[in-house]
Amino acid sequence: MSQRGKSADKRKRITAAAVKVFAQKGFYCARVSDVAREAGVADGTIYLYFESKEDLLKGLYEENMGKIIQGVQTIVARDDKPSIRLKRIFQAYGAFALEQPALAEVLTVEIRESGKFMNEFAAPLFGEFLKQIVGVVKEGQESGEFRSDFSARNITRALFGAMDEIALAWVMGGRKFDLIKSGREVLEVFLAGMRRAA
Amino acid sequence: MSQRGKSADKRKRITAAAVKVFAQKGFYCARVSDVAREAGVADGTIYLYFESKEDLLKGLYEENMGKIIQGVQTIVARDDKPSIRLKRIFQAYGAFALEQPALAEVLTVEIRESGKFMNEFAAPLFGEFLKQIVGVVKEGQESGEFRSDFSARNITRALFGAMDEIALAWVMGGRKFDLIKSGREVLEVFLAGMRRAA
Amino acid sequence: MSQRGKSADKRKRITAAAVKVFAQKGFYCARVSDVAREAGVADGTIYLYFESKEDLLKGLYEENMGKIIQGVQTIVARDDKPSIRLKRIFQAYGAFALEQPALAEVLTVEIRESGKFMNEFAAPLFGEFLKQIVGVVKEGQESGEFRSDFSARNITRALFGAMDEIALAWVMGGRKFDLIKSGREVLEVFLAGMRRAA
Amino acid sequence: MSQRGKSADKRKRITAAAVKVFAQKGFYCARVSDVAREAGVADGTIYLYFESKEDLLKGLYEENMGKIIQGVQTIVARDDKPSIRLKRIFQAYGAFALEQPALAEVLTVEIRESGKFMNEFAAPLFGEFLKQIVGVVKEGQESGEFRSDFSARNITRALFGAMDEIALAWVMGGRKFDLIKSGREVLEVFLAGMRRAA
DNA sequence: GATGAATGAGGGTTCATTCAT
DNA sequence: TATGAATGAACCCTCATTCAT
Repeated sequence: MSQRGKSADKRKRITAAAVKVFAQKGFYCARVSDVAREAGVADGTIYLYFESKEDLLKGLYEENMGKIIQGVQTIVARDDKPSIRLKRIFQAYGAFALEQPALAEVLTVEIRESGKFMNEFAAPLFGEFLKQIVGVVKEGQESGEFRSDFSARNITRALFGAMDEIALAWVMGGRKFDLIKSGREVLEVFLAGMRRAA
Repeated sequence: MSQRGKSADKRKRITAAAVKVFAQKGFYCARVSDVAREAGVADGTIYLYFESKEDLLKGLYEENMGKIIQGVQTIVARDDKPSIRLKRIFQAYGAFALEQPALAEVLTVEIRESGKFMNEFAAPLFGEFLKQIVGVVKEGQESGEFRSDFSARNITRALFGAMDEIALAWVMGGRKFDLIKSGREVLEVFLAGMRRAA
Repeated sequence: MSQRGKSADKRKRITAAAVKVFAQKGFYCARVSDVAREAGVADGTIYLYFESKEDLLKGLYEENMGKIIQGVQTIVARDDKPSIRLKRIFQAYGAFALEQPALAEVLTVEIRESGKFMNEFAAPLFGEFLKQIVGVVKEGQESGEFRSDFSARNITRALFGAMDEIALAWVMGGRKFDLIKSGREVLEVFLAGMRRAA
Repeated sequence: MSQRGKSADKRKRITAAAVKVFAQKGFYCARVSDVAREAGVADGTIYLYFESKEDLLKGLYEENMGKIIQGVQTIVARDDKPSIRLKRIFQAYGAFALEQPALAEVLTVEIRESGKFMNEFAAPLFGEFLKQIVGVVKEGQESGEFRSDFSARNITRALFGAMDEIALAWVMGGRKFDLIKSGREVLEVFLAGMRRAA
């Protein structure tokens, strides 16, 4: 969108390379020169677009979480039933993990990894992401689709944790099972548990 | 008494210190000398008990996961209803996180963090841990307490992810909410979702 | 008018900027891009006028020392008494430091600073500068105004060092005292010491 | 005296090496690894004794200026005539430059060189050094040995500048003339100029 | 000529690991 | 066993210089 750097294309190439390398080696084991080589630029070029290695991680997090949150917002804004909207949200999440597993990994594992110096930074965006989903759950409680005797925030966080764990297992385990199907199954259990007893 | 020389004590002190320091700064940002200072030993002493910094993490993981798995096994071996046993397992997990948050953090976050070189090592133990729980879920499916139309392994992993996320939120967020209560709530939703429709 | 293209102007702007920046940050801490920004040109432009950062320092040294030497020559060529000519020379030196303290600083401190690779270059010009003054002192010895029992070169160098130190103290100390007056005082002591006993 | 480091000997070896290397190449052109090689230690060892390259320069400055100031104080405290004490002070200064030209060079040129970030540090010690000498000159004015119509501080600074320039010329010019004799000559001119007219 | 994005060699610094005591 | 001073490979980052536009 708004380019502070020099070439929009090059910035993209660098973040893409960083995603790949960070996913492969982990943030701390990845060398800046690895990212540079992967991006096909000189080491120094990275510093024309990012202030530091850390800033590179921040940058790619912001960039991508921003998009994800936008996607969620679009789904949230529909007037489907809450349960349908939750399905769509996590379907989209699954599709995203399926298409860009490296990015998904960096966004979940690597961000946590560097948690000690990154959390205060990542937290707000993640909070925003969660807030969107919490809203849907609350609507479900208000409309009577879901039980009202649980904390929407607590259960939403648990739901996210459950889905994230599945995605992680899929990535780490060599992508051997059907991620979409597994995700759907988990969500169904959740929804069944959340539904108001008849 | 059951001490084979003072070495055993020192090894314990080192792993305890490592837990504290790794939880505080993260594995990569923690320096071996930090651990040494915290343990009250010289840097070099650590290398009398562990081969490397990585080995130190492995050691503390093994040591503690071993205990946790034993605890789980004890619960699993009872002849309570599967749902009761799941409750007990995660109650124990919550109590553990409550008592030793630093250790809980290292065991979940930091292990993942160093995933790139650690996973092939941590996976077996974690697999064993999960397997125990999966067994209980399967028993529940066989006994008819739980529905049979989901993958026990998949749902168990999701359940673990959900509980872990709650614990993480609790640790990272400054331990501001009632972890036990939140955990119970999550488990209830899960169990409700897993139960065979009447 | 006397401009051979706009290049001459740009070269001046660059050396002027370099003087300012080098005086502020020192030659080694100053970045070429600092000079470029100060001059209002692109980094690369500097390399159209100078071969290297070092060459930039040489250029500004030559340019300015040339002028200074010319000024000294004019004074030296008069037929005032040697002591009067010395007064005029150092008066001019003081006036110069007063008007262009940054330049004065660069010409004395920064040149020395980069001494290791610059001295063999700066030495000839400085030698020429000194030679002019030594000539005046020698005339004074020959004419009987000054004692003959000291090395003109040695004392001249000392005189220069004394004046330079005063100028340096003035620049570094925040220009808090009357440079002209202090310089005059120092020269008077020198002249008194150099004069033939009655 | 008070060793914060590990081995007093090694610290000395490092500062001695730094003096040699800084004098040879200049502070900015000298690499830390040059100093390490010269000292016969590993690069990292230097950082056991000094916080940074800059701190190394500060350390050697402090260490040596401290000694010099002590030497001056000893001379100042005698009850010789002020002119005699000045002679002794600068004789000692000359002897010092003669014996340790590299150190003398670093203490004068290199400190100035790195002026931009070092001056506020070096100034106090240099000020103390100067203050001692100014005291002697003032005594001379009070006792009537010197004229009272000049600023003691101004003239002292000039005297120092004169002597320093001579020492510098000697070092930079390849130590070709008799430094002691030249210094004595300069001081004589100064003293003659400072003396009360009969 | 002028630009400024790109380059990449170079260097200060860190820190896991070793080993003489 | 325990120590902690010493090591030196590794890495992030800077910045003088280049060159395609």
